[in-house]
Amino acid sequence: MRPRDESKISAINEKAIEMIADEGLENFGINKLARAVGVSPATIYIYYPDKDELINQISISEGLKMCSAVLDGFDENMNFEEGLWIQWQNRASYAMANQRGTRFFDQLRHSTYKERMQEAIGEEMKKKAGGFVKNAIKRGEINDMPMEVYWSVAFAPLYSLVKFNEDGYSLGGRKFKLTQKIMKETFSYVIKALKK
Amino acid sequence: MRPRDESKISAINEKAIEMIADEGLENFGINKLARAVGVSPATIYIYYPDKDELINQISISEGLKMCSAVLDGFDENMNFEEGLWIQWQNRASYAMANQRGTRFFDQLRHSTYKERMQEAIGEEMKKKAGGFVKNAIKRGEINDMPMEVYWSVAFAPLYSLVKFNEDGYSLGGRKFKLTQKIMKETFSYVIKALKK
DNA sequence: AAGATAAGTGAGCGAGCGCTCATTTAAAAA
DNA sequence: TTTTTAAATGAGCGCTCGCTCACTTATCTT
Repeated sequence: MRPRDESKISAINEKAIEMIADEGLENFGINKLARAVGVSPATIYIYYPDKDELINQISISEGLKMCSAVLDGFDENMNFEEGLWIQWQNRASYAMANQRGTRFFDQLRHSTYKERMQEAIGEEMKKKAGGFVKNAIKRGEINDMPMEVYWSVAFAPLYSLVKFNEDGYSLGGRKFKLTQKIMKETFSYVIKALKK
Repeated sequence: MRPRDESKISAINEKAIEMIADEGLENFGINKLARAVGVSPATIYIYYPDKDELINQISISEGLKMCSAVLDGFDENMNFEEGLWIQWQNRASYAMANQRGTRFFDQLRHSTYKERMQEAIGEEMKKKAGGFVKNAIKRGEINDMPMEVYWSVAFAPLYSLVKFNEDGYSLGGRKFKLTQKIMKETFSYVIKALKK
């Protein structure tokens, strides 16, 4: 029998990410995607049962990719400040090196497709980063607090900076650029907030 | 001449917000909207030149509504902790009282429609809340820092909590509910981060 | 009451949507 | 080499999309 053309599959996946990141979820379509990749619409349906599942599956795999990038070189037994800083650096590096993936991810995080992706990522993150926080609490480095409070204080500022950087949005006059210096500055505030 | 039926206009606007909030931007359409409101598609085009402008205008007005709600009872000469806390409370109250508006807002913040809305809101916020931060810096209550860093530390955690609350998402086992107690707890971390 | 004007309509245009099917193509198994 | 199998195709289905237009309706001015 004829084997799957794996390069075709990844071409479909990558083009889908590109189109959603660049033109928005609301302008994404299967026929358009097929034309852009250079395959028949029917070919896409060999690999995905329908449009929703295509988006779900791609979002999950892209989410897990980002997840593992964020946790690279990270160990849940690290001391708090060091471990959190590694996650910050990883997240920022990923955002810089993979702007398209970040924009894609951001489109889905607030769409009707978020549930499946959050499930997959949440599970992964809970396993690997959850223990880290519990260790820090046990060691008395930070207060005991709900996970949602922890996440909101420890990571929401970073994600906000990354988004400012993506958008090139300016609250001040000039265009914002997320430098290492600014990241360290913001990180120091977050550490001040969390450390006892 | 026949006058505009203002109740019809607001019915269109409210239904559009409802549909986008509930079904997502990618499932929103003019024919669908017209059917749901009980008017002709053509009627909608009396008030809006096209679909994009409808979304833009509604998003701007909804954004400004939220803006003024957040700044209610707020004065830029307040001391830092008090002024920030009022904005936090206002934002949370708005989110609780107007969940649909918040979900609508969240759909657009990361879509291709974000620019126009951010322009309008950014302008409004810069005027009224920008002076507040500069005062706090001048008084020596907080460090001088880029506006993006300030926003990311001062507000991103709150918006993150609001989103956890909206989604009913659970990082811990049970469903998350944004209580006054949790908000105060998180606020105390943010204040600890920012105050000298 | 008549005329003027803009609000409001319903049918439907062309285009593009998600998706399917009869068919062809390519590579593994025989 | 022939057979078998699934990958891959392209035309096109039924439908909905954003949007328009010839027309009717309601309310104002005269």
